[in-house]
Amino acid sequence: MRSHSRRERSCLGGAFIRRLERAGTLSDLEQEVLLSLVGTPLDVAARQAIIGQHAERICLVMSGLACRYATLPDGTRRIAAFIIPGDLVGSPAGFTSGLPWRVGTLIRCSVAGLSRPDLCTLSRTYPGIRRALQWLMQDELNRARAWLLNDSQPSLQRVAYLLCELQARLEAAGLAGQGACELSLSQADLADAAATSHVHVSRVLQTLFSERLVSLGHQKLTITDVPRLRDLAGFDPGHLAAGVAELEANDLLGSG
Amino acid sequence: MRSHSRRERSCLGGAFIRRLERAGTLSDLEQEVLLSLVGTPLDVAARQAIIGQHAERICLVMSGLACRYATLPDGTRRIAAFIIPGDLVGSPAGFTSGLPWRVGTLIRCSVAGLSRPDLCTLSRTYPGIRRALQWLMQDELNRARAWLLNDSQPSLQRVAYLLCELQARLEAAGLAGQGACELSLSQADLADAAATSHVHVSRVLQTLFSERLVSLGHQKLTITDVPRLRDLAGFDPGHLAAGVAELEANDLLGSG
DNA sequence: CGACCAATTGAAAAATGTCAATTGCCGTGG
DNA sequence: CCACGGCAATTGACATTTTTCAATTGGTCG
Repeated sequence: MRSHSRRERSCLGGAFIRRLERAGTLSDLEQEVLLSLVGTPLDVAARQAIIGQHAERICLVMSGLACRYATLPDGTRRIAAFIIPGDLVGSPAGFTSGLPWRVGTLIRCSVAGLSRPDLCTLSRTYPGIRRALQWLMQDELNRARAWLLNDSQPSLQRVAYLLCELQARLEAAGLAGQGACELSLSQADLADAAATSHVHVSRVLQTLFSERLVSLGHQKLTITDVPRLRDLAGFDPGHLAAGVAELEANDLLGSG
Repeated sequence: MRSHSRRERSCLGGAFIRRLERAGTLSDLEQEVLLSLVGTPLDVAARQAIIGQHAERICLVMSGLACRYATLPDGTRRIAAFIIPGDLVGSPAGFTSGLPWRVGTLIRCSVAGLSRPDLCTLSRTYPGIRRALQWLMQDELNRARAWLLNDSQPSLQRVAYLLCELQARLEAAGLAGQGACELSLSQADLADAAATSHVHVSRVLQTLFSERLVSLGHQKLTITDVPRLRDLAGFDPGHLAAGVAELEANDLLGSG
C-alpha cells in the first residue's frame, strides 16, 4: 500500500472517521491505525459493481454514491440502501454467501480497499474500533427497518422519504448543508429504491416540484425545503440518529 | 430468580440454544450460564405489547408467535419481522431510543426475561456467546433485507414468501416438519406483514388455496406443498441460512 | 450529425384499496 | 341450553393508485 502523510490520510478518511465516531470517540491511535489500513482510492465509473480485487477486501466509499441492490427473477432491481462517502461495505455477496445482494455505483465513485483480516485484528485489539464497527451494523439494521416501514407509505411519501434520508445522511457526513441539498441521483435509481416505476417517480416529482419542496436544475435534484419535505414524508431524523442510544442499551457484544 | 433443574432448563431453553448454536457450537459451560440467566416464563395474551417489567430486561419468546411492528401516522401498522420461539428481542423501543418499533404478541405467548447487564457480562466473558449474539444481529439484518426485496414483489408472491419464511424458520427451530406446516396467523396480521390490506390477502389466499399450495382448516393456515410454494414465492432458504457463512466472512467484531 | 440516455407525457390496463354487507365461529353470560 | 356480541373471513361493487406501453423531447458526448 502506498503510504500517505498524516495530513493526507486525515483528509481522505475524514468522512470515514467522522462516521465511525458517531458510536463514540476514537482515540488518536485508533484513528491512526484505522486510516493506515485504507488503501489507495480507485475511481469506479457509474453503474459498475464494486468488486474488491480480492474477496478479502472491504470497500470504503470516499466520494460519489453507491447502493446495495438485488435483482428479482423477473429482472426488477431493488435498491435496499444508499451508500454515501464514509460508508464501509463488505465484499459483495455471491462470493461469500448465498445472499442475493450486490453493491454497485450509481454515479462515479472513488473507492478504497481495506484488508479484511487486518480490520478483524484491529477490531479485536481496540475496543473503540469494535464498538464503532458494531454501531455500523446496528445503523444498517435501523435503516433497513426504516425502509421497510417506508414501503408501507404511498409513493409520494415514499419518494420524499428517500430524499430526506439522503439529505440527512449527507448532512451528517458534512457533505450537505441543512438548507438546500443537491442529489446526484437519477429518477430510475430513485424508482428502484422506492420500489416503483421510473415513470411514476417522474409524476410524483412533479407534485413535489409544484409544492416547491424539490426542484430540478442542471440534471440534479435539489431539495429546497427540508423541513416541509420531512413533514410530508413523516421523516424523523431521530429515528435514525438514535443508533447511539440504541447501541448503548443493546451493547451485548461488549466494547471494553 | 427461581432455579430450575438442569433438565428443566434444557427443555425450556432448547429452541433458544438451538437458535444460538447456528453460529457455531456453544460449550456446555456456555449453554449452562446462558440458560441460568433465563427467568421464569410468563404467559402473555394475544395482541399485547411485550414490555419487560424493567427496561433492562431482554425477552426470550418460548412459545407462540410475536412480531416487531411500527405504526405510521395514518394508523397503518407495519410488521417488520416475525418473532418465533427461541428468538431473543431487546426491550421495546420508546424506552431506549427514538425508534418507532414495538414488539407485540400475535397469539398467546410464553415469554421469559433475561437481565441485560448479565447478558452483556456473559458476552464479554465467553467468545462463543458473543459470536452467537452477533450472529443473531446479522440474521435479523439479513431477514430485514430479504423483506425489503420481498416488498418489490406482487402481492401473491409477497404473501407466499412470508409463509415460506415462517415455515423455514419454524422447521429450523424444530417446530414444524418439512411437509405440511400449520401457522397460527390471522389474515389481518399477514396483511400488515405484507404491507397490503386484509381484504386483498383474503383474495390472494384464495388463489393459493385453488392451487393446492395452502389450505385453511380449523382457522389455521396450513402449507400443503412447501416446494411449490417456495418456487412461486422465489423463496430460497439459502438466502437466510447463509447467515453463518456471512458471519465468518464478516467477523469484524472478533469472536475470540 | 447521430446515438444514447434521462425525463416527460398520454392513454389504457392492471393491481390494489376501500366500503359495505354477510357468514360462520367461538366464548361469554343469562 | 341458548342468545348474544365480537372477531375472522369472505364477497361484491366501486374508486384509486400504479403499471405498462408508446411516443416525444432535450441534452450530452463522441
